[in-house]
Amino acid sequence: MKASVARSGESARSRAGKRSGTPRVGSHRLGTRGRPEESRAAILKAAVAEFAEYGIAGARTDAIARAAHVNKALLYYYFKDKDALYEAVMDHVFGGLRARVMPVLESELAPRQKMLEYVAAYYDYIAANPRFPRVVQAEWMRPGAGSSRMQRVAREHFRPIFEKVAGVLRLGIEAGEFRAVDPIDFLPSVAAIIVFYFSAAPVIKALAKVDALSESRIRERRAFVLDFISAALFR
Amino acid sequence: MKASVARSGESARSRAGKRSGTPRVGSHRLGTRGRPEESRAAILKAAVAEFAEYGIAGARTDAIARAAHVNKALLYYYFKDKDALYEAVMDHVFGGLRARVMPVLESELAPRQKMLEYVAAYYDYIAANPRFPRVVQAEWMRPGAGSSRMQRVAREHFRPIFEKVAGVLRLGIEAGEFRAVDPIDFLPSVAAIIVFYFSAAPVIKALAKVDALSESRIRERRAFVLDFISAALFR
DNA sequence: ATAATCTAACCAAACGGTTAATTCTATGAA
DNA sequence: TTCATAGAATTAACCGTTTGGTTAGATTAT
Repeated sequence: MKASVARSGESARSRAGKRSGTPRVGSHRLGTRGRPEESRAAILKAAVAEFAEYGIAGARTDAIARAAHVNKALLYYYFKDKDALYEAVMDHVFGGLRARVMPVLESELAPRQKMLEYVAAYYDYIAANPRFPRVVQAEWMRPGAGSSRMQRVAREHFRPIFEKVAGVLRLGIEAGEFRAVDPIDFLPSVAAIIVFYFSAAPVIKALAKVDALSESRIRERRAFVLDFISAALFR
Repeated sequence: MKASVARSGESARSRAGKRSGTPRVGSHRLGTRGRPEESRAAILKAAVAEFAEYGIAGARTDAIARAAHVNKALLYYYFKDKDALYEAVMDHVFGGLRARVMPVLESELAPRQKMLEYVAAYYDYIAANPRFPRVVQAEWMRPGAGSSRMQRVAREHFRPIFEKVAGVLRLGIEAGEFRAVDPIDFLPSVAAIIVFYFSAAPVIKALAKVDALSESRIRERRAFVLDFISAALFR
């Protein structure tokens, strides 16, 4: 038996489901002459799901194309290769985070309030896109994680956030409101607490018999995260 | 050009480095009639490194065999398939954690002290095996993460830890020493703070220009983790 | 002898990526 | 208005490699 690692029940389906050579006429046809923006977006969205589900090496370009209702060659028309597609996905994910979080960090709030709103915004963004942590962890898992591409992503998206939060920390500590913490320890810890829960959701589901992603659980978790970090940081 | 995603500089090396068909005569030859325990262990060790580096789908059985100085077919002699090998790796990793942490949790310490030592033991285990978080996150990334195999791992290795820590929490809270936290929130948060740092080390290295895995940094991080969790949990 | 351990050589399937052609739309000259 | 046409968008059919996995046999300790 082959394919123990491959996704299950896929082998026989490959050719099935496409009755003829003519393009599928779904309710919402893309493909031939359907606005190109839409095709690109559909590919990106499908790629997010596929990378989140199977990781970067496990993701199948065929599957992405199929999910986007698009011919595989179109992937390579819009994106240089699988790797470039993944990079676009990363930019999508981190760009979204940055857009959500920077306004808060650039606001005129007092350190304490600003930190709380930063954490809340971060959490809400992830909670609204629970697949993203898995996509990102796929990057961590990439061979040679210190690659130039990854440094670019770090610089472009993380740096600004990192520096702003470090600034807030400094202010809060100087004002005696925060306990003294090193940004290089604090920032990844906040990210960890927020992100880890979602990527580990299946395990949590297996451990306790709770649905870790239910609406109520996500709301509870939000309160916990804010409370936990507050207690850890504020004097 | 192919192989953009494949590890770099591997293509041409595949056949090179093996001068003839005769088994390599390293300083520490395994292979033909070298104690079987050693072969198994070598395979497992190589598998840990390979899975940690490339993830579960990205790991190559050829590479594992090569790194273990063993013929690829031997992998399949000792382990049913790639998947079973990965499962063995998981058991190795989690079994080690459990062995390290359970004695602490079964000791007679007071809640506060016991919790501190639990966190410290957890941290030390990971710090001593910084590859493990990546191996484990490969599991998170596995298709159908709620699979039966993963439930087995969760039940066998996490459950006991989970329940013991939950007990410590209850005692501490009842005694008024701990702030009231839900185990289902607290436990993954602790794991997150400990584990995330190591798996994100390359990114951290790219962000700040610090070596996230230097000895001094790991020591500092240890103090931070204990302090951070103490502040967040203890009244 | 014989059973456990180990190997070289091999294979079919899966996969990332390419090619050559086809369809559609916008543009502008007649 | 019409019509030719350039070029963007899209596709079916391929292709060469890589990869997990197998096989049939060799080697060695007992």
